[in-house]
Amino acid sequence: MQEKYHPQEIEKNAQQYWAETAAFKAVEIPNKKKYYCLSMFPYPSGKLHMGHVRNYTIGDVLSRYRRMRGYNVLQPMGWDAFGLPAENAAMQNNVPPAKWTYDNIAYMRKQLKSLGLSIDWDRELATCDPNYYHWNQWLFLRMLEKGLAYQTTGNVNWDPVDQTVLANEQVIDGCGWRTGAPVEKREIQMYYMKITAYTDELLEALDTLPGWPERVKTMQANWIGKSCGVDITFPADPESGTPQALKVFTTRADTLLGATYVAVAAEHPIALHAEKNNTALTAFIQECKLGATKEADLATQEKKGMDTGLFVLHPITDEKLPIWIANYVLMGYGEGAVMAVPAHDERDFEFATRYTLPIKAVIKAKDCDLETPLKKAFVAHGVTFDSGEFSGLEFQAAVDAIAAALKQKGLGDKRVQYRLRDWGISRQRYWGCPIPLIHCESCGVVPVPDDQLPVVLPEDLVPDGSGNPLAKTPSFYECTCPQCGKPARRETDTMDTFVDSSWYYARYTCTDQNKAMTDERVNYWLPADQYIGGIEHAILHLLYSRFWSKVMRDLGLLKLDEPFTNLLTQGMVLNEIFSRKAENGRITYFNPTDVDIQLDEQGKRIGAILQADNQPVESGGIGTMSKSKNNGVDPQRLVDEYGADTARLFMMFASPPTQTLEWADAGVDGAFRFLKRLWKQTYTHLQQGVVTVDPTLKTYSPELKSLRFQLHQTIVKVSDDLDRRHTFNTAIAAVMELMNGLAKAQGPEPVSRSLMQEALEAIVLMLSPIVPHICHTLWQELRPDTQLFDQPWPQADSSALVQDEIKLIVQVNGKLRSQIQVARDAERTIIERTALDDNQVKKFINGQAIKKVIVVPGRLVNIVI
RNA sequence: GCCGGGAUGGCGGAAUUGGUAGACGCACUGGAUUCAAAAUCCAGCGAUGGUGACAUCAUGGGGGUUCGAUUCCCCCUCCCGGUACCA
Repeated sequence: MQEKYHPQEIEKNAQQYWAETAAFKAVEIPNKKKYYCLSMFPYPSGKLHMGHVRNYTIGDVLSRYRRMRGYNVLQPMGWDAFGLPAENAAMQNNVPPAKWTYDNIAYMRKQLKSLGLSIDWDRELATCDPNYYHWNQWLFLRMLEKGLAYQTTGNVNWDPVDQTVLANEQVIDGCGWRTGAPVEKREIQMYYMKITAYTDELLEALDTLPGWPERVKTMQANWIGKSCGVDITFPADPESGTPQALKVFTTRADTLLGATYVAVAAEHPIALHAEKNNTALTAFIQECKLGATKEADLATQEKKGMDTGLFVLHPITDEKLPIWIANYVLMGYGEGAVMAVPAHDERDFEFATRYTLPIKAVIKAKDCDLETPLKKAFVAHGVTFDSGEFSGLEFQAAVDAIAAALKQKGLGDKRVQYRLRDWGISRQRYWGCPIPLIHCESCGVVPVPDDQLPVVLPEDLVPDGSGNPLAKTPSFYECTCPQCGKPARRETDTMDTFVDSSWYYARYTCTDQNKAMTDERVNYWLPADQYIGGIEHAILHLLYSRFWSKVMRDLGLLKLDEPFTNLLTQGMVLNEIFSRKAENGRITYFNPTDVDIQLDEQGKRIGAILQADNQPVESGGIGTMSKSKNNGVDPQRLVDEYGADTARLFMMFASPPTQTLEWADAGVDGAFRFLKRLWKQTYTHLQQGVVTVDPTLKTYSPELKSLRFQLHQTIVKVSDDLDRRHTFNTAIAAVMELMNGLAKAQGPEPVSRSLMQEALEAIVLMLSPIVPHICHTLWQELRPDTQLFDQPWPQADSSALVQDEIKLIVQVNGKLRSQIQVARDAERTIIERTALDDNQVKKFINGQAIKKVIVVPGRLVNIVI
């Protein structure tokens, strides 16, 4: 054995051993308990970043741990290879997205391999491979047949200068990111997937997922947004020329008698009617159509409105209520119209105050009156008043009574409303999966026949920022109609990349299957036992995946209800963001490693400058490591300098996996130092020869006995941390503590040598999921002619965990004052007497009367005086 | 705006079911070793007061429940993620 730890050499050898023995090849073995450990596949952005290292190390720790526990483990890897960044890079470098993507995949694959992950690389897939997206297209056509996919219009961001559709990310402060031109909303034809057909199941099945974090389930439930309320029809006021009755949905029917106006979206039919002969309204509606489509922008924009001059009648009182157009009412949610109750809704209150509309209070707290005039909306549930026959009712009673009255008049009924909308999948972009449809002048929209799938995306185009290059490439779009044979035009929109990532976990089970989307192997491996990925995917990706797996189930492709049994959402790895804004509004981001921070005399930050030109850059706060913000940290330097084991250990030790982590590499030295100490401890021990652990030895000194107690306690703790808690940082800390205690077992006598061997073997086994290379190598030295790969997880010896005496802490009035030593099974009275006899305790009691003595078994005594 | 999460020494974090606040590590300081440095080893290391034993304060801020609160409840501040075309 070498005296020094040389990570590069041992990591190369260990990886070579795993490759030669095909150690991680996953094979379906019926009747063996399986463990499918799935990590969210990366977007091939160029280089790995620290978030990837975190994600894939977590997956690898769990995979290796389960393997030692006797499971048949599958850990696959692939590439989420379609997407916008490839087109941006293509424009910047004049390289086709395909080449950029495949080059990135090659580089990142090499990086991943250098981390020593226990991946079955034979199952690698990339979503830009026609063999993969073939089945996107195939399933889309099945969904079209079943009515689960359909066409309708939708809003997109339109850049009027580049004449192109922009992604939300490409809209900055309402302007196009390349042109700086104010973005317009534009309505276009799009394809949708009917996720709302599964609303109830998607919501209710959350309760069948105990292995998912509560926060993710809460977010999904809120996103689906089930609300019980009442549809209310406000009849048209014929005198004012209102063309039709107005339907609204509200969850606060109890406030109906407080409604003082109604508001409609700019796109609402009544708005379009009112706009005729009213140029001011037309201008306002036009203004509402500007701006981005992002919900955050819409919700924070200044609330503006305009009176239409039209009226509806209040369904209970017949009072005339004015109809306003308001920019905060969304056509896409509910009916595109709301009833406004300024007294009991914050948004309505703000709007009514601004436009001096009446505010009528009808709800008050049960036991006290409202202070009027209201300074702000009273939004809590309460009791109705000033509501005629509906006065004096609590929330539910009021809703029920008003709904019943409306129903009798034919002006309303109870209804359940969801926030969830259908999933628009059309993208006017090149680098994505082509939507397999053909537009024929005679036959209309015609699906591409199955035997002509896949519709292959040409890989040699370079986008130029204006429109979709596919639409300018006749060799792609020119085709013949499969029905009538006449010349036709191929659909040039591609699919949302979330489609690609909605089923890749199923394809891993059968990547070599070219005749079908999946085969019987999918039901051996799925559902994935553990899914690991960033919290940023808590809603969209995970909801779309759940939806797709249910569609696949209903088509007979899968036998499962939910695709991911357990979910671990890792916290994001954040880093600083530095940027400069050019005059045309375009923002350039600079990597933090290229930026120097300027400090004042007190060490406070005063600015940041770019090393390249010594000019200042703006600090954009901290945020997730991403290609678009150029704030990723390449882990390669770490791996090259210290080795993969140090990088893995450091990442796992830095914080618990679910926690957000601000990047800082302080501490890497500590991780490296620990591995060096582990190596040296083993080396020193083995200098006196290999020992076999002798379980019959019972002659442990008190010191060795306590060390052996610590050893087996550590096995219990580390097992629990890896298995149940997934807190790898505390597992590592416990092993470090054990290592620190190991000095006690230093000695030449057989009992010390045996205990040292026992401890080192256990330590190497316990650390092997986290730092597999060094453990692989140390094991060969500790147990020549055996392989760590074949070893089971260490078992704690229960006899070592028995203690005769235990330590209790003693508090006086809740403050720690002393400690006592008592027998393990001491009775309460004895514990109390021992505590009260303690000199330190006596000093604090100081003759005062004892009110109460609290004894928490195994923990503490609290004396209240 | 809305939904979800977070805030503990100089730093990353620990305290698992309401029971010793600061485990483990980094940084720093002192010492040993060295011609010297690196590496390594030993010791110290929340704040304030005290020679010291020790005492008091302290888990983003304010209030509450409890014998006891980092942990539970209410209010507030700031930060992060998502917000349907970034992935």
